[in-house]
Amino acid sequence: MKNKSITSRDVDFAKWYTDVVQAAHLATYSNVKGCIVMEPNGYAIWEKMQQVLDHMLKETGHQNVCMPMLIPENLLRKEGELVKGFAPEVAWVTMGGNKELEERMCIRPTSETLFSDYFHEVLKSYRDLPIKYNQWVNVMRWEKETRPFLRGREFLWQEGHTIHETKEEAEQETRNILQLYRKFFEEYLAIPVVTGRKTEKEKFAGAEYTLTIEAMMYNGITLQSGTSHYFGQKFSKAYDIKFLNRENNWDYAYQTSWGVSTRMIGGLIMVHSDDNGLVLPPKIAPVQIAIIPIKQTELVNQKINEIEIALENSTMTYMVDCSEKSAGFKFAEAEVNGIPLRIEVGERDLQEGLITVVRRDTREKRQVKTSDDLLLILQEMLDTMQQDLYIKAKERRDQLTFDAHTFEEVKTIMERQPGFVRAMWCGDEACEAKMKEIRGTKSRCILEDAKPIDDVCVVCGKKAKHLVVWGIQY
RNA sequence: CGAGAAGUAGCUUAACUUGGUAGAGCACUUGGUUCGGGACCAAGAGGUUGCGCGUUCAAAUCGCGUCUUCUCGACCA
Repeated sequence: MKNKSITSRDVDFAKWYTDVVQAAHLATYSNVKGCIVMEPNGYAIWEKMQQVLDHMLKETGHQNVCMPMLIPENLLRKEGELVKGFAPEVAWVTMGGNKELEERMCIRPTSETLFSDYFHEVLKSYRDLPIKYNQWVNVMRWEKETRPFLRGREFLWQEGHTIHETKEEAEQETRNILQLYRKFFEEYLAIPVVTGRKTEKEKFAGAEYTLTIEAMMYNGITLQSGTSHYFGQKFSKAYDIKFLNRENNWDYAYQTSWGVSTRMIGGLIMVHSDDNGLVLPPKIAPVQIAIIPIKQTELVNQKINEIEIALENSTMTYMVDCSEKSAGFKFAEAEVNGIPLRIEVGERDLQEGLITVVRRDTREKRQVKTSDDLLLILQEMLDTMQQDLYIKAKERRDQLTFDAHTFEEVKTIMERQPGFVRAMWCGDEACEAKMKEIRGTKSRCILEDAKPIDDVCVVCGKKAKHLVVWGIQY
């Protein structure tokens, strides 16, 4: 039994994706071009992500702040590379009334400039360092092509901005955050990621280097899912962020920034979900258990009441669907919304002292004795499902990861079925550009600690410098 | 931003070729019967046909413009 309103994933992946977004009531198109309305089911996932990540960030010494949404033009223009990188996507604000009195401003596409200006104001001494701030805000980038969650003109994210006394400490922060993101993806979102360094061409405008986590979607397309940038002293020199060091000399601070966005929701969908709708890893699902009465008799209601009381004293989240819909409708509804477990409570089972628990991902039904420890069983099932989703995603990822030794090989692989292609690269931008001819293949990241698989560049045949993961991106 | 396609009730759509009262299914409301995989019967409500201009006695239908969405490119941490 397949969901009627969802195009099959194997027939048309793009259509399937938007069908799932809408059928699960995550978001709907708004009348503001390129902007979506995040509906309760979608926003709840974001809140859950925020809750977990925010905790992880605070545990590692970060504090939340909030910067203005508007950036004056002169402030934005101080760091040249950043401006060049973002110029085409920046939205400018026009003021009503007497325009001559107003300074031209843009809506933040990212907040390095604001944080830098602030750091310039407050930083005096090495004793003030490190400063590790984060903000949960919306940003605006005037994208030409948009897709719900994956690329929008306005989106929500967290952006961390830190300054440090030494190069080593700032670089350590850049790496630590990358590991924090990796942990969040693997342990909570159940999404395996490849981590590494961006090439010069693909790095953040204005960064010394960019570290990235790259996730593979079910169809083999890559989603850049989070980045952590090391700025060195580039911004601190442009914005004059300096302090008196331990030797009583002026020094420029070493800076980082990093972020993940609502794009993660898109990734979550495209890695785990299926033709019946959304599949959510239990640890990130806003509601973990749906309790469904087959028919609301006295006996059924009484049992549900008992279960509710038990669940109230656990950490599991649940909902009871006591709408007037038929049982089958409620099953389908719980599935399309991606609720990890469903408890079916009906007369027939209860007569035999049973209730039925169903897993969303496998749709496997399990009969549980009412005398058994239900909470323990539910928690076990949630844990198993969490693990299974990760294993399944990893198997899919590994299956679509290939080593290539020649340009022709890369071409054959990408034209047959996109995925991650590991291939050597000489470091020359011309070779990187040449790869784009194959269905827009781009470097995803340089694998810094990996063993080389060959001596020569897959494109030009000259001596290779790096092992690079290549892919087609969203 | 370029090429193509499409906009009719919340959704999917019919009528458009050949201009003449906009019709259905799903969803919704009410009442009743149901309930172990998207129930059934009956009644009801819901439309300035995306928007603007033009042609015409008359426009959902023809023409022009515009906006939005989708697909493919280009662009894009």
